[in-house]
Amino acid sequence: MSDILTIKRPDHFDLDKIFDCGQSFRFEKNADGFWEGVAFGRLLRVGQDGDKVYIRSTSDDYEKIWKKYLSLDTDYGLINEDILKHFEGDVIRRAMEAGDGIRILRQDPWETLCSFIISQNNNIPRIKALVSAVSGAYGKSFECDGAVYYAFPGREAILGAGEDGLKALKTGFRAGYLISAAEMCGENIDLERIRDEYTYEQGLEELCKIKGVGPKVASCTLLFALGKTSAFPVDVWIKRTIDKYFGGKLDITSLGEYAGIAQQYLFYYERTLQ
DNA sequence: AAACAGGCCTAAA
DNA sequence: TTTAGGCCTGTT
Repeated sequence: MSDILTIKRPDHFDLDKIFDCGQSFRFEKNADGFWEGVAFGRLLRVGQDGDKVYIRSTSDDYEKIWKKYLSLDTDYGLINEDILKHFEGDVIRRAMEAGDGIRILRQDPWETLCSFIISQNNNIPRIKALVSAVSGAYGKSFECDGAVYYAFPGREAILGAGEDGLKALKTGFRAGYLISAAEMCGENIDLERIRDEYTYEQGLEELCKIKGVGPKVASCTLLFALGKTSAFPVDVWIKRTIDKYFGGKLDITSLGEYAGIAQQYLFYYERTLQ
């Protein structure tokens, strides 16, 4: 029912890195080399080969959703130039080389907020399993090519599940945080408004009002869903990176408009050294 | 078996 | 204002 669109692969675009850098928890690579996952209540299958990118989608959905989702409307060459202006030393250059091809997805704000709440004190396989379990239990199902898929549940569905329903899926202490997020986002926090009208700093302050959301989870939501490319999430890996290469301190306010993309390069670089 | 996993909350200095 | 424990669960 859907066509395969072929587009020219731009410079600095690598699906393996995009889906393997930890920003998204719902994509897996199929045996045919295509990455498959659910976003915005639809199935996306996307692959690349040489200078081509293949997207299994209607051209309407591509223009409306996936082009922006995959940040195919963004020039990463310019972003990289800007990042280089804001860093001392050659670490950033090496990280940029290692992480070349990473792009920040423009994900759904609510799903991203919940995913990073779930990420607390969990490793990536478990985060993926939990996000998938929550979707399977409380998300809307849809069918595509004979298989059933589940969208991530909206805030009403999370409220409907309740803390106990979420705990039954082994989300543990995060269950209460998800409920808290659902309550706040239904009342005094408007994620779309943060995206459209707030600065990064204002958005950070706002999201941290949610019980169970601190600077890390808030920054990830701001960066991966709300378009705030200056957000610089500091997790344990980035802490190590700062200790190792920047003498234990890095002034994140001095890193420019694309600090968050630099963060992704550094994060990917440090993780792939393992 | 104890520590850790892409944090955050709370209580106590 | 900063620091130490505790937290659900699972894996190593």
